[in-house]
Amino acid sequence: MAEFREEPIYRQLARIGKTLASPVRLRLLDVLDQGERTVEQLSEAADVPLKNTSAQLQQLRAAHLVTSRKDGTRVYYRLADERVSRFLDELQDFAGERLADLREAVSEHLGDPAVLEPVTAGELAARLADPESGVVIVDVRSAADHARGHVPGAVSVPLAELRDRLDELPRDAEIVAYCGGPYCAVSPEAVRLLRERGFHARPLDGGLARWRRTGNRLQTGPRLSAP
Amino acid sequence: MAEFREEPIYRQLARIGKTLASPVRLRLLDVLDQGERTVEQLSEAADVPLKNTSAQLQQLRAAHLVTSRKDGTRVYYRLADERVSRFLDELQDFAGERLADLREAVSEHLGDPAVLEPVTAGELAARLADPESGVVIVDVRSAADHARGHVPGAVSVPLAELRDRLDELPRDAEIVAYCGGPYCAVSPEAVRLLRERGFHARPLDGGLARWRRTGNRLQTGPRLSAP
DNA sequence: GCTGTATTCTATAGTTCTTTGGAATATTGG
DNA sequence: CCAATATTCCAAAGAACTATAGAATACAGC
Repeated sequence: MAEFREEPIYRQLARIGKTLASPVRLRLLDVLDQGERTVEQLSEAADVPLKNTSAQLQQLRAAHLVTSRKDGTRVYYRLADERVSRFLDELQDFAGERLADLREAVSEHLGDPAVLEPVTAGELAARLADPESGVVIVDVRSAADHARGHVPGAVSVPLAELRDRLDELPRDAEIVAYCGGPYCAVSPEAVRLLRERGFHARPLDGGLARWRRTGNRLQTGPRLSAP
Repeated sequence: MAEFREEPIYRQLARIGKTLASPVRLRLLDVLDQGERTVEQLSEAADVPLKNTSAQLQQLRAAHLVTSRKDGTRVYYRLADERVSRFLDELQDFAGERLADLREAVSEHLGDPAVLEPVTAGELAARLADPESGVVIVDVRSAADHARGHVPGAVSVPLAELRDRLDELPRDAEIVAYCGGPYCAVSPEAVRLLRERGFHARPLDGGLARWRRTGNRLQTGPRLSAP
C-alpha cells in the first residue's frame, strides 16, 4: 500500500467514499431519508436479506451517517442529521450530472423526465400555499407509509388501488403523485396510468425525501379519503 | 448480490462513491485541484508508484471526474470541471464535520487549527483588495509549483529556503503562508517557524486549491523575490 | 525507419469487502 | 424464569479491488 505523508488523513476521507460505494447502502440511506425505520422495514423496503441489511447498517453507523435507538425489541435507524440528507442530495445531483449511464438507468427505470415533467418541491410548496391553485396531491405509497408521514393534505391512494379509485380524483385539477425517494418508480407509473385515463398528472421530483430535504413539513396520521 | 428493482440506478450512483473510496485517488484529486499535471508529476506529488498512479487515473477518468489531453509524449490530467472541485470541497467539509477521527488526523498532521488560526480565502481576497491592509503572501511550495500558478502577488519562498530568507519578510505586517491543498502540512510548518522567529504569520485555509475553488484567480509566471 | 521516453494494457498475487450460516444477546410477555 | 422475537456478533466462503511485474503502444527526435 502507498504511504505518502498525508495518507492517514485521506484514509479517513476515503471512509465516507467507501461507505457510499455500495448500492445497498445508498438504497438504505434513501429509504431512511423518508424517515425513521426498523431494520426489518429497511430490509423489506430495500429487498435485501435482514442479516445483510443489519451488517450494512453497522457500516453506515460506523461512518456516522446514521444513528439508531432501541425501543423494546426493535431497533430504529435514522439519518444522523439533516446534513447527511443534504449531502445525499448533492451526491445524487453530482452523479446525475456526471454519469450519462446514471441518467440512462433513471430514464429506463422511471421514464423520460421530459415526458413526465416532474414538479419540484418548491413549486409544489408554492402551489400549496395558494388556495386558488386547486392542486390535488396523491400519495401512491402504501397506506402504512402514508400514515408515517406525508405531504400536508396528500390523499393516500396506493398504486394497486389507483385503478379502482379514479372517481375520487378530479378531472379538471392537476394531480401531483409522489412516492418515496428520487428513484422510486411508483409515482411515474401512477402518472402514466392517470394520463391514459385523461387526468392531468405529474410526479413530484425527488419524492417525499426531497420534499423533506428542502425544508418542508410532513403531516402524520391517516387521511385515507379524498377531500 | 442483492437485486432490488432500483439496483441498476444505485449501482451507477455507487460508482461515484467507489471512485472516492481510495486514499490515493482522493489525494490525486486534491493535487489536480491545484491545476493540470502530468502522470509523472502526480505520481511524485502523491508519492505513489507511477504505474499505480496511471491505473488510478484510469478509474478517475472512467467516473468522469478527470479528463486528460496528450501533448507530445506526455499526458496531462485535470479535473473534469469546476463542479468536481466544488464537490470535493463539500465532501471534505462533510467528512470533517462527521468524522472525529478525520479531525484528529488533521490536527495530528497539521497542528491544532485553533492555534494556527487559518485565514479563509474570502478574508484574504478582501484584504488583497484593500491596499491599506499590508498583508504579505508567501507561497511555500516549490518554485516550480509557484510558476505554474499562485495567489496574485504571492512571493515564492519554498519551505526549505525560508530559514535563510527571513530578512526578505516584514516583521510588522501579517504574513499569510500557503501551500497546495487543504491537508498540506508545509504551510502550517512555515507558520510555526515564522512565529518562533517573532513574525506574525497565519496559514491560508484550504491552500491554493480552496483559493481557486472559491472563484479566485491565479497569477502565473515567476516572481521570486519579495516586493 | 530506429531509438528512447512516457504511458497504458494485461495478467496475477495479495488484500479487503460482501454475503451468509450459526451462535449469541437483549427484550417483551407469559 | 422461560419462550419468542428482533437484532447483532463471529467466522468462513466468495467477490471485488489494489498493487505490481512484464509486455505493448504512442510519439518525438534523429
